[in-house]
Amino acid sequence: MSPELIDRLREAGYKITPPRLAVLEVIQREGEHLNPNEILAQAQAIHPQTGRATVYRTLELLTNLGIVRPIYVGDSGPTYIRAEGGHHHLVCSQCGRILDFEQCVADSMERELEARFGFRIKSHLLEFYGLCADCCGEETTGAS
Amino acid sequence: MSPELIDRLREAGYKITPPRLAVLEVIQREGEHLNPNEILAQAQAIHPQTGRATVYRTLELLTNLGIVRPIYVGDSGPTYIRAEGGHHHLVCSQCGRILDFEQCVADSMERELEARFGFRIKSHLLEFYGLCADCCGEETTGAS
DNA sequence: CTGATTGCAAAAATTTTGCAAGCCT
DNA sequence: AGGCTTGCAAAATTTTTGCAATCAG
Repeated sequence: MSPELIDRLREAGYKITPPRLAVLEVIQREGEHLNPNEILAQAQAIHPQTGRATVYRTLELLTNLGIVRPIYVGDSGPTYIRAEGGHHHLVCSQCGRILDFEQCVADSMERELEARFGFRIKSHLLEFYGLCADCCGEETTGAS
Repeated sequence: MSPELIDRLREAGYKITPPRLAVLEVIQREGEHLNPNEILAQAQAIHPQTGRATVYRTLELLTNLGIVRPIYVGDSGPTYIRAEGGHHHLVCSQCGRILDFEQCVADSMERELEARFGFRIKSHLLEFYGLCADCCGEETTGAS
């Protein structure tokens, strides 16, 4: 577990507890975007007695500290991702496929926005919606 | 009410009903981002007997048609916005202020992604997180 | 007409809260 | 020791579903 993150918690005045470490750990390895339920399950694999309420409380705490961020993509409620850095998705509205891409063309945009609005930008979420290569041929046809 | 949207509904095989028109109307004038509850309230101002379930069903339908999109910003559950075109926000993680900006530097990024992934991009959502001008001086101090 | 659509109320799912017990520091 | 944290279970919210009645086409 990244001692850096632990320090951020500690320096913000929070106690380092097993449930918090478990949630942090889960988000940290985050292969996909996890919803609170999945985070609970995985946290319990690390620290079995972790309760659901604690997961919610910890996610809120980590969100306020800017360590994680909830995002909605497609349906299915909120999922959590690391907040730091940027997140970029291509979402296919047809098949729901999600591609993550890394390249950060966003940097120049960030600088411009900072100058224009006096914001100090820390991270961003860029989502592009459309049809993926596979779905380009078969447009949505309508009524279900 | 934009006849263009009505046509999209009709052409997709859906019936044009008062509750659907009401929801469409509400989203259309959308001054802010509305959550399902607010949409229900405003839709009822137009068509009083509109039921909550219908609002949810209509929002799902409009989402599938690519007419609206749910987004999460800050906390407080999903809110709905027009899907077409792009949406750009600057979100202050300190005070929660949300600035919408129009400028679309995203176009070139879109073209590059289309070429790279074979996606046909239809819209996007760009969110930048940081501290707004007012909050820049007073960093988060920690434990609540 | 006819089947899609609706509103209602109940059911399900998701989050939040109250509180005594427990743990971090 | 002291108070932040926790887990639990109950409460509050939010969303989904079942179904008969209604409405658009």
